[in-house]
Amino acid sequence: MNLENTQVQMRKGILEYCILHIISRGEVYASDMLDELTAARMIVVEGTLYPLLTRLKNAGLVEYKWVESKSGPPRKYYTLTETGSHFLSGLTETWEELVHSTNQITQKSKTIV
Amino acid sequence: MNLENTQVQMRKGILEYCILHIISRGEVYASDMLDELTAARMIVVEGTLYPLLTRLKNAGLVEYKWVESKSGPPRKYYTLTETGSHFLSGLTETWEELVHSTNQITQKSKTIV
DNA sequence: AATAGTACTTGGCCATACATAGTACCTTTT
DNA sequence: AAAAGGTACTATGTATGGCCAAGTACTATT
Repeated sequence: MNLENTQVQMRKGILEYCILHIISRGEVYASDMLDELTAARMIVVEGTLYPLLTRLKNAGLVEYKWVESKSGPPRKYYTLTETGSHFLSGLTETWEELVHSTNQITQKSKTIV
Repeated sequence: MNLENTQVQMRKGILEYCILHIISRGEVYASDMLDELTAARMIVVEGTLYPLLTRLKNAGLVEYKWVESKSGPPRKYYTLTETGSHFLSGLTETWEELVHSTNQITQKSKTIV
């Protein structure tokens, strides 16, 4: 039980939320997402992102279309489906409640200290 | 891939953070923690909490002493160790960074909408 | 002695994040 | 045209944590 491992655990589920958000803003492909996540200091690697996108696709939350590229192989450009949009709403609520609950617990500590 | 499952995933790691916080405020036993988590609307069941406490104990982050009870079997009252205190500091930083990163991504969405 | 309630334990299941290696396609270089 | 390098995506196996469900043990009540 080390810190690094717990950081990984904390990211679980939240990544899915962030990815859906990014896709909700318009067509993007994997590298775009990685850039944006990195810019927000949320570290993700390919081996995490691609399987996640596949899961989202299989669950019908996102869909993609192939777009040819001038500088390499074709890319999958993702967009949110209607189902994905609803799912994202649910996740937003979940996330906000989670943050609220956590703050309630941790800020209680601070007032005592 | 349903919402309930993702909610479970989101809780991962965060629970550990909350528990350590609660213990950091003074001696408590499992039922106290459950009460407090429930009050903050963070749903946890015994089967999650007890194994977590065992992990924390084995990792040397917490320790406990048995205290007899008038209304049932003896209880394990937990306290934070020095190691646990440092670990909690690290977790706090991790959590705050994670919230910050997530906000950065999700609020970007809102400004566009 | 039997029952009910409290506190803690254990074993098995599932989903996600990650490391790592591999495939496929395109452009550039020679 | 063949080789080299980069980009995009795929596949496999591992570890971990949360949860369910059943179970153990102790105490007080009836």
